[in-house]
Amino acid sequence: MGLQAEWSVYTMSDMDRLCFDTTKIDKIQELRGRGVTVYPYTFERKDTVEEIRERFSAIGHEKSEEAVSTAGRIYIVRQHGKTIFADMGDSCGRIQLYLRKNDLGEEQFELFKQYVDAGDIIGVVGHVFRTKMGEITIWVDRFELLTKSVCPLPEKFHGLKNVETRYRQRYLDLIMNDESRETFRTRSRIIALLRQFLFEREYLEFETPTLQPIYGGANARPFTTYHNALDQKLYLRIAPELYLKRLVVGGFDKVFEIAKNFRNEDIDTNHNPEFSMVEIYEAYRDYNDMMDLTEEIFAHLAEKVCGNTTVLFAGQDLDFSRPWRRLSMEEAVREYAGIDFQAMSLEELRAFGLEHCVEGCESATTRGEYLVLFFEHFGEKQLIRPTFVYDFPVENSPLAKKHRTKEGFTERFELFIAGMEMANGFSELNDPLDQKARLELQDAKRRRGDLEAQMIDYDFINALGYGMPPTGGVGIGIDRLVMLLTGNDSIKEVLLFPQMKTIPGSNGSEPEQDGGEE
RNA sequence: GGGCCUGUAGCUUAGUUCGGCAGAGCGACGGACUCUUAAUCCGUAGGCCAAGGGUUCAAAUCCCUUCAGGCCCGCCA
Repeated sequence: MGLQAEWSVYTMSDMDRLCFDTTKIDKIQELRGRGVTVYPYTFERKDTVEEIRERFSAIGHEKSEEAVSTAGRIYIVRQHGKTIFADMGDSCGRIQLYLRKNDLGEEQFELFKQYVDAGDIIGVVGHVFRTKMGEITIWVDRFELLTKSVCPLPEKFHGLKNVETRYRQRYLDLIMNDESRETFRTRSRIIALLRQFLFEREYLEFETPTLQPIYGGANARPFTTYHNALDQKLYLRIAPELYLKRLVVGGFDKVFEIAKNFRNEDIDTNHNPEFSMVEIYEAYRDYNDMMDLTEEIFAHLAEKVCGNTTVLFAGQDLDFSRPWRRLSMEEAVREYAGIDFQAMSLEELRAFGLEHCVEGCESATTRGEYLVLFFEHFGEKQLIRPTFVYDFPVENSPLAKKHRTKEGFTERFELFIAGMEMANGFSELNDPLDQKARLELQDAKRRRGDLEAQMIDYDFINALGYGMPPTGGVGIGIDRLVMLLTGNDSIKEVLLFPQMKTIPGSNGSEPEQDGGEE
């Protein structure tokens, strides 16, 4: 047993790792023999498929006066002797090509017939017309092979369905599946709209460190790495929070960052080890203001992206129109667990939790811990339409400011939609002494083996020591937001390259253990 | 970590219940065809059924182990 035996099973030759089709490689040799440049450098594309479709939407059966020049990938070729029809597509759509031996001449026509296959990328110059069957078509005057594909394309009708292949070879998914391409186009648009929304309101966008000597801003296990020259351990950030607050201390009073965060935890339908989040901080605001801002952002994006404030997700209509339901965590527990939390003693809470098999109750010791456990057990999954839950116990909110009136609570909220946590925000804790005490508690938990507890960042505490104005902050999970707005119920469907286990032998040799040495 | 499900040709899949020579469509290759569009028609090649082991006269099919993936739960922002 052992590694040796396991790896030897997976030894692969090049052709096992590659999907190259030998007949296509032969074609390349033959093309070169005929003096054809198989991988040329440019093509003067003057029109996209979309532009052509728009411009010639009213075209008749006569060829257009105006010539077009466009390029794209061949998806299907239909040969008819001295005529060929082909479907060509670019990033926005497909269009039919019509090639005739009479027009192209013997040599060009035979070149296409013999050597241009589905998957290849070509450029065409021609005129537009409508076929007898009513299809807008480019009548090709000349074409140019721009890239020869050597891997076979999946089937033209069913396309690529295999989920694992779609994730592992996303490029192929994007080539074959319009819905997938549409999802990622929308993702790009959502992020652009989000930036625009914040820029218009004069927030400044910054980039803070991804490699951090001390991780913080969330409770999660980090990825650990090492800097050789500095000879020290570094962590991939689990959140940008502590750095963004330093910027608020420094005087930037409206800031945001669209951050990739990294958390070394399990992968499932709505968790990926690296994920995107927008964090926003604004001085002189509190958590009520941040709930308002969150609502505005979601409603704005839903309307821009989906055309209205109702979106269909996992078979349910989600209404994003404002105002959203807001209930305190105690109210949520009253509603979903059916108990009056305030009226119950610690013993009664414990008994209730054990009776209902609420996870974590065995080790819970404070009222706040029970409250959170009950909320998560009874409430969280029930919150389908957008709902803010606010006022969290101080125990599990080490960076949130103590509640202005409720003893033992913080001014913190989370947003739930479709049972998913979508956003998390607070009136930021800006009392340096309180912050120090809270992080010391976290550190003690961490030393006792709580792998998700936070580290003490003394420089951050010092920053607060110089004075951070009253500040509201919120973080919004971008991937989950994209899930909602594109109707995908798995995070992998909205991540271009979701984390997958490497298939042994598929990646060539691995670097040395301590790679990176010059 | 626990449960359920899936893996058959380049792609989409039938066959697994109840063991009996692994089937199809598309694609590829060769041929016919000047308005087709999942083109059509004729012909050819291609898979040892995720990997390994076991039961059996006989295994894609039953059993075990492993690998990868999906869904759910646990854990976790």
